[in-house]
Amino acid sequence: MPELPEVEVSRLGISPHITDQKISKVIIRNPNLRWPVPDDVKSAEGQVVDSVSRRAKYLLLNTKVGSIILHLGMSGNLRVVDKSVPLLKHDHIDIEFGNGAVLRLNDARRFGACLWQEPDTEHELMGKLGPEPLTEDFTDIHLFEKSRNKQVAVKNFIMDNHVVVGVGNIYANESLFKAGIHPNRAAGKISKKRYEVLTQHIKETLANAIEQGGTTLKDFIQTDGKPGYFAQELLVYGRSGEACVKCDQKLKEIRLGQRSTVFCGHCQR
DNA sequence: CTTGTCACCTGAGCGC
DNA sequence: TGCGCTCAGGTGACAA
Repeated sequence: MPELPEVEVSRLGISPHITDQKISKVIIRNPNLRWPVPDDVKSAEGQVVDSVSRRAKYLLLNTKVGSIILHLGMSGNLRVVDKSVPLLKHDHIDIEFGNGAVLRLNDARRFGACLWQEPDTEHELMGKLGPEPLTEDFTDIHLFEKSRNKQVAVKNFIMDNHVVVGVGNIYANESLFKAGIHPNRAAGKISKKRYEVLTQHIKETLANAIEQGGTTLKDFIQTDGKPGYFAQELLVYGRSGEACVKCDQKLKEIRLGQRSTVFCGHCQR
């Protein structure tokens, strides 16, 4: 799945196929996603998709009467296919369009979501989210001020959606390595100068991954079926025990917040 | 309030 | 081949 770059790449992938298209039918084959898929989603039938937007890792298909919210969880992916294309295992939701195209949500683990949002409102899930990392709202000052007096490990801090959205496990590992910051360092004890470097690396790492078309991992498939090519550029994630690209020492692995954390004990302090 | 842990669910990979 | 175990990109809901 999807960290923010994969979600954004999915948005870019599906948007040209479904923008300005009329939704003819919403088929919910399995409503048992993270939350039960509400029947309200069918309100979108007969409506035109005006735009496809993204907030954090949520995708929104916006229509005049409301928005379909999609989240890919850990294992979700979206494909745009002709409705005649045979279903695969775990194809839970189809959003059919007048031109015969279907936006098909597949999600083996069902940690994803499909919800409905009334127009001119904000879904409660999105009410308390931090800034988007790729906008000017996300700054070193924000990280610095928000982290004061926090004992939490900096890696968990930057993965907290209330602090900044869209920094998942892979890119948290990568950004901290590039910034030379030890992932277990207390967030409140990091200087403004170091947050400046970290902020820049988070932005660059995410932006670069989007450019590369998203990381290729197990079940992420771009909407055109081609995998992304960013995985080969990962410097620490998935490289535990291998040599650090900077100093050649063995990369270490620990667990923080139950997530695998890979870092260089020499380069990251 | 903060911080840490659990839960949700399927599938892949590994050791035996 | 099969079984049991661990791990996997997220994140809301708790408990302490």
